[in-house]
Amino acid sequence: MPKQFRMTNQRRIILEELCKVTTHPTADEIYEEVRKILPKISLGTVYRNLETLSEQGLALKLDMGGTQRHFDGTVKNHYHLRCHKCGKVADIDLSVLDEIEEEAQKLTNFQIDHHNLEFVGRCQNCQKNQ
Amino acid sequence: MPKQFRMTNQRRIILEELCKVTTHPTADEIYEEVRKILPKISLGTVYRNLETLSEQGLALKLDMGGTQRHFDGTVKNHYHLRCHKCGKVADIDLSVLDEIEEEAQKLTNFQIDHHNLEFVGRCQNCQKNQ
DNA sequence: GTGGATGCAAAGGATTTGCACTGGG
DNA sequence: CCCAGTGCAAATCCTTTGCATCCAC
Repeated sequence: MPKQFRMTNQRRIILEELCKVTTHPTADEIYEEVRKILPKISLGTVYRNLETLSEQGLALKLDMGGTQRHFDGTVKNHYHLRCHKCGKVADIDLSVLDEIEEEAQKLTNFQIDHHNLEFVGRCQNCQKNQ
Repeated sequence: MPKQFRMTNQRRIILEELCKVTTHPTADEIYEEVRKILPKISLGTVYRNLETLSEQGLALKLDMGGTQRHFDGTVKNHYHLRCHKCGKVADIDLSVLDEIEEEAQKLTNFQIDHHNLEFVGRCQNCQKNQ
């Protein structure tokens, strides 16, 4: 049988925090936020829940530049901007290229599930500071 | 003055290995390869050189899914396929979308430098094995 | 009640760094 | 010569895991 899924207090609050923001936080940033509500929560629990939530399709794990992984409460495919300097990740409202996935599928024997597109550059703040 | 760049034996061989393959190796894989030629090289040196080479524009640091970073000796922009199951990364010969970068630039105050597009799915081998 | 979830702490894996020594320019 | 680069090992950072306890169902 498939493992049963329980909506615990911790899990619910993590998901709420993730959906509330548009900043694609890291596990650590989520931990800091959730800690304001549940001061005794552990970082391990945050990691475990982010893992579970993304398995359930309730969140997205983003593997982008930099050393830390980011998470996203918006599940529909969309593209990202990343600042090369400070690591900040933002959404960009560009229409999703469904055609390109079909085009790519013709060129490969991989079974393509989805695609990721990110633009890398400098955010406004990092442009100012040199 | 900008820091001076020296082409040491270690650095040259790392770059040669990187350009020789099309497999987007991890630092550790490069280390294993280079060790056949320079048995005394250290993993730290490999990391430092990959960093330096990508700063110099002689290699690309790829931040993709999975825990390990991949490196690429092909500097010209191109797109990647990644197997969600085994982590293997391959090139895909799809023409580069220069237009989309301009389009994205209109929508943001980021200063866009470049973009990355990857297709995620299953490689032929992982399709077979379940 | 029972098995999934938690908190804590320790382990793990990838990458970075400090330091004395080496060697490229 | 001199300072960037090296080898080595220790440190650091992020993430995962083992285990006793807890609590959602």
